[in-house]
Amino acid sequence: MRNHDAQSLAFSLLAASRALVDGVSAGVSARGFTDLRPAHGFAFARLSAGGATITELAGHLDVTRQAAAQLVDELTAKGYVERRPHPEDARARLIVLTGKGRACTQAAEAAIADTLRAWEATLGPQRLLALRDDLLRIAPGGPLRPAW
Amino acid sequence: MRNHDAQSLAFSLLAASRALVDGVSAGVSARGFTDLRPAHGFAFARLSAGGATITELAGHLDVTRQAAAQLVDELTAKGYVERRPHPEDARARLIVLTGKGRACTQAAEAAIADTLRAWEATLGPQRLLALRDDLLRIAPGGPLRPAW
DNA sequence: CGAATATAGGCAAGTAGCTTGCCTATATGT
DNA sequence: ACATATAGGCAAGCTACTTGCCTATATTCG
Repeated sequence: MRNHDAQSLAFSLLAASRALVDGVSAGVSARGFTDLRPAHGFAFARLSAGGATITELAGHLDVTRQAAAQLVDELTAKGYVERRPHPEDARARLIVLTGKGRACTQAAEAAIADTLRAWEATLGPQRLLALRDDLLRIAPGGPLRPAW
Repeated sequence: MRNHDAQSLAFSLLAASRALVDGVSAGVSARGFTDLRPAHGFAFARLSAGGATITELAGHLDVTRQAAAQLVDELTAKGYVERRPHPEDARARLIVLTGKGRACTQAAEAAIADTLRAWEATLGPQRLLALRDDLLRIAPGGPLRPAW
């Protein structure tokens, strides 16, 4: 792969990523959840898989436990999550989505679908699936954190 | 495209983007430029195309002029850029890369090439070029700013 | 021309999201 | 039982940004 091709691949990957984040953010906002930032989505993604402790969330987001705790404080105040006693460890608290949190997660999924529908219209379904397969091979399921 | 496919495409795109940024950041650091953060790369990308004013840079990075000016202050102090009088506008200053700044830009290009070589080994050259083409069609050359 | 307005960019203060350092409570291992 | 590790909270500090305001130069219009 020539140098110029590498540059344009790198740039277009970052641009596509940005376009996705912007599109999803706009879609979530348009569905009435206007008090959330993109970073919150990564927390929701982890919590929607059955809840997590502060420490697990911090590891997932690659931030300190303090930062994760502050984020949970904020989401709690806004009604998206709640802290429950952990069923197996009296030190820990299990953070779970509230009904509002689950509704927001669904809105985010719909926003993703909307954004990708536009891409499907451009590329066609086959190439879009091929794109997904290639990306999965490149970056196999790493934790889903902000990039920089 | 089914819902689950859309989710996994979105996740893998973000993961790949993160992997790229991490890889380039590590490569630039390994080449001796340890005092830079990923965000600086976006400024370099704009400046390497012949210099820019503070206002242009701020627009490119999607931050306020103050933030751009602070970034330029930092890069100036570290020897990567310098402020010159603007040849056509006595109000403005033209920010240009120094020799060190150009060397760093080359290091970044090499780091991109390194990272993508690993991907090429996984996907093969043809699919990697196809990936680039598809990404270019999805996100045609938008400005290159941090995503969130 | 000259006056009004717009633009480039700097100074200072404020803010948001993060980190580090330290603390208590509970769990785990010897 | 005791020593050590882990979950998480409190407080302070840091960094990259923002907002508000200022001067100098450009541009537009009477």
